[in-house]
Amino acid sequence: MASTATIGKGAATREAIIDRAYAMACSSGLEGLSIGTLAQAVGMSKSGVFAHFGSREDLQLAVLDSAADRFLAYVFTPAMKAPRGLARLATMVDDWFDWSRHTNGGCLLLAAVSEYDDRPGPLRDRVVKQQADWRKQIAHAVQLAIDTGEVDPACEPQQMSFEIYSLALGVHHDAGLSGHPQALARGQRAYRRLIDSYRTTRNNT
Amino acid sequence: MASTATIGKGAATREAIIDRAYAMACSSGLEGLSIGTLAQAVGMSKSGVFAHFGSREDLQLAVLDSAADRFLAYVFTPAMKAPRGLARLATMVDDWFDWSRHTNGGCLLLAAVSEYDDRPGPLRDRVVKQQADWRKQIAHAVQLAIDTGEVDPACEPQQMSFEIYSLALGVHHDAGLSGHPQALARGQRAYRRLIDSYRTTRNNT
Amino acid sequence: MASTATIGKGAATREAIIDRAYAMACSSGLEGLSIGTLAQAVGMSKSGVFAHFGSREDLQLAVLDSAADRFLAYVFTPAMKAPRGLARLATMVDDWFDWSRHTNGGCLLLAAVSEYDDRPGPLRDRVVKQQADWRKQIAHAVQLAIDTGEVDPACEPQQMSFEIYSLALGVHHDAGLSGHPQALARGQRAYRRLIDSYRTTRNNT
Amino acid sequence: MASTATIGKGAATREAIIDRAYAMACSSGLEGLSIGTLAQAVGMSKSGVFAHFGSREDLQLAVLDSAADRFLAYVFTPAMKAPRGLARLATMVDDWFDWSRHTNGGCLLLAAVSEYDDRPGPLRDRVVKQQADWRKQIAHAVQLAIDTGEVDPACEPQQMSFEIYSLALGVHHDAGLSGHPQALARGQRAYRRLIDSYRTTRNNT
DNA sequence: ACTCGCGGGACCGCCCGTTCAT
DNA sequence: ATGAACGGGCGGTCCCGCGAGT
Repeated sequence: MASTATIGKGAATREAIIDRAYAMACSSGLEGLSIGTLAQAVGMSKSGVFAHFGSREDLQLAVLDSAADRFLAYVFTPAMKAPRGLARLATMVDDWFDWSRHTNGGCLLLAAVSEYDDRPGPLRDRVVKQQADWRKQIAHAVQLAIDTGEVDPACEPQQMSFEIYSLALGVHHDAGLSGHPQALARGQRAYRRLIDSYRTTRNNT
Repeated sequence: MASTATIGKGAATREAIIDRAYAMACSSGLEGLSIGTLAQAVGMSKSGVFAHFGSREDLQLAVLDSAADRFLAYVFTPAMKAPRGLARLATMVDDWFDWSRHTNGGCLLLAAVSEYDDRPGPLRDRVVKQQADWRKQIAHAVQLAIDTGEVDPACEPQQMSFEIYSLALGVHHDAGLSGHPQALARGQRAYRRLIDSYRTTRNNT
Repeated sequence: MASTATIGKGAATREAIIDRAYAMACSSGLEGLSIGTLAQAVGMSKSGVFAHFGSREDLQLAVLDSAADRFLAYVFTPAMKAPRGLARLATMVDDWFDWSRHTNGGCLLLAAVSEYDDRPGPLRDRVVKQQADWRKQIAHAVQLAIDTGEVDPACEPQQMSFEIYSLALGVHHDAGLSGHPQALARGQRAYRRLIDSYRTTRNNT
Repeated sequence: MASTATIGKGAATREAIIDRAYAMACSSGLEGLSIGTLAQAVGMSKSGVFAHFGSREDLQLAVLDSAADRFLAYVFTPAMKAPRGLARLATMVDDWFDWSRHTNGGCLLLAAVSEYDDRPGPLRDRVVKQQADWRKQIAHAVQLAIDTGEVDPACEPQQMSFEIYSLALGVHHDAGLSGHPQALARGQRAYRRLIDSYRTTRNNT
């Protein structure tokens, strides 16, 4: 009679496992995930954990998906409430730059790119799709900023989203090495330069 | 009797091992290195390989150093022959963007950052130092471009080098996912925008 | 309301499980039976399968009984319709030699002898009993052939049934290695020699 | 300085492992061999045992070869000292029938036939070859008995060796179920009948 | 009465990094 | 520089039991 959709017990522990696995993979990489260690962390037997996924690879895929969900929920979804154009873009970038602070040990998604970009298989396929989708979203947001007239119509969204993505990489990179605050400051400053450069009417070669 | 500096047989095989290990670690990460697999690849016994390093960590450190040597020899040393200023900077960036094509499976140094930036220990220390040194070199090259008057004196070298570094990260990231040529094109275009932005006299907030 | 003896749903699936288990055990041995694999083969959950037997051993016993039923239905029952004496004996032997062709992967009963003849326990007990019973049946058929006067009265049924059994073993052995047709031919020829030897009046030491 | 060929330490422990493995496989089958249990039996670590073979399959092959060596040393080699003809054949059969008493738990070679005759792979290949070779040896001994004039020249060695082999199977089968002495007696008696039947000049259809 | 979901504990073959004597 | 051995860990499968659903 409850109106809330209750999830089964199995699904609940599965989520709990993935949560723990996500946290572990943030600092040791998706490839560093070990079922034994994970089982110990969640206080279950190895076989109990294993049974929820069927293989280590499926576990990794589940964690990867979970990471994408978290990322989008933190970076993308909130930005959708902001008005289209530079405002929304800025909101997205703000949250994005902020994202690496909410991950203990680095962004799992980015780490997954390094780990799998040269190893064919289901994991790489998933990673590639995730990256492509996200890139498309950024480019779309850029396009909206062009539509609102805030960004130079000569701007190519793909190019601009590459540059924004690069800044996010820079922030994330520095955050892990010299601390997040400094990295964030540099990233924000660079983003402002970038926007200025694309806003003014100039030759965007 | 030779006057040339000959290296001992032991040192030679050590180099051979590191070479092989470097190639392997490029695609499987420093953490994915396995002494057994490496020994098989170089045609030696596990203990034979092991004896050269004393521990896996020391092997990883040696490979890390070797990777840095290769990187600098490819990206830094040649640029030193170019005249100071934007010319030298451009040379450096060109080779840097090109670098990820000469590594089968991605840049070991960058991968090492993701792997160790949150795991204290000798490896992380080495990685941090490498990154700091390299960053300093870029900033220095930027400073020289300021000294030659090609770059706006209001530019903060640390900030600009952050932005250049970000572009290199962007190129490397895209190269692994959508191919090097396209990534290179985007990177070069972004670099030109960056230089233009810093060259013109404007408010570099 | 039906007058026919309907079996419950549980018993039906139980039979289905045993059928599948019998087929699997024919090629992998009774010891190679795995509840998980079996469950997957019949499209049930492991625990669903398990509940029908209570233990793996009970499952194995059930399969063993089922195998004996099949064997007797194929080799023994039809022969009962033949007239007593050598005719019935020949019918039995014919079907017996033929039997190993109707099992994909070998006779489960014989395999069970090798697997359990030195491992005390319920399984061994069942195997021993099956073998003893069957041996008795053969000896009985031999005795009937003595009674009809077709076989030398000096013949000891136990000895003759041992020799017949040996031929069946030989046929089965060769069938698995060099094909059934050739094995059958050799077996038939040997059986004729055997009968000739026992029919003629000679000194059966 | 010793004139005897000394074997290395590694080879010695390897032999010790195989010895133990042979004993274990005699009662649990080649498929029942477990590296862990074996290691415990020889008082070594699992990895120590494993390293000598590289895979379980290679271990099984080594044990299979060892079993063949033992069999031939017990059954074949001694018979070679007996004069050709029925004497040698009888010696062989005597030792063969006796063989199953010197194996605790049954003849590994015969068990291997049941286990692998329907499972393609290196093990089955080896088993098939062993059986074919042995069968050839028996047929050869039969042929020699024909050459010496002791056996009817109309006899087909392949057929007669099939019948002898069958008796060996019978003896082995009964030995495991009703004790070796009785099985041996039946086998010997059957063998005498067989020889008589082949010795007298009659129609060997 | 029957079937399932879920979990446990032991064990599997295999590979890891490491040590030690040769 | 090697071969032998070790202890520990890997991913994965085993048989089995508990509690709940139908």
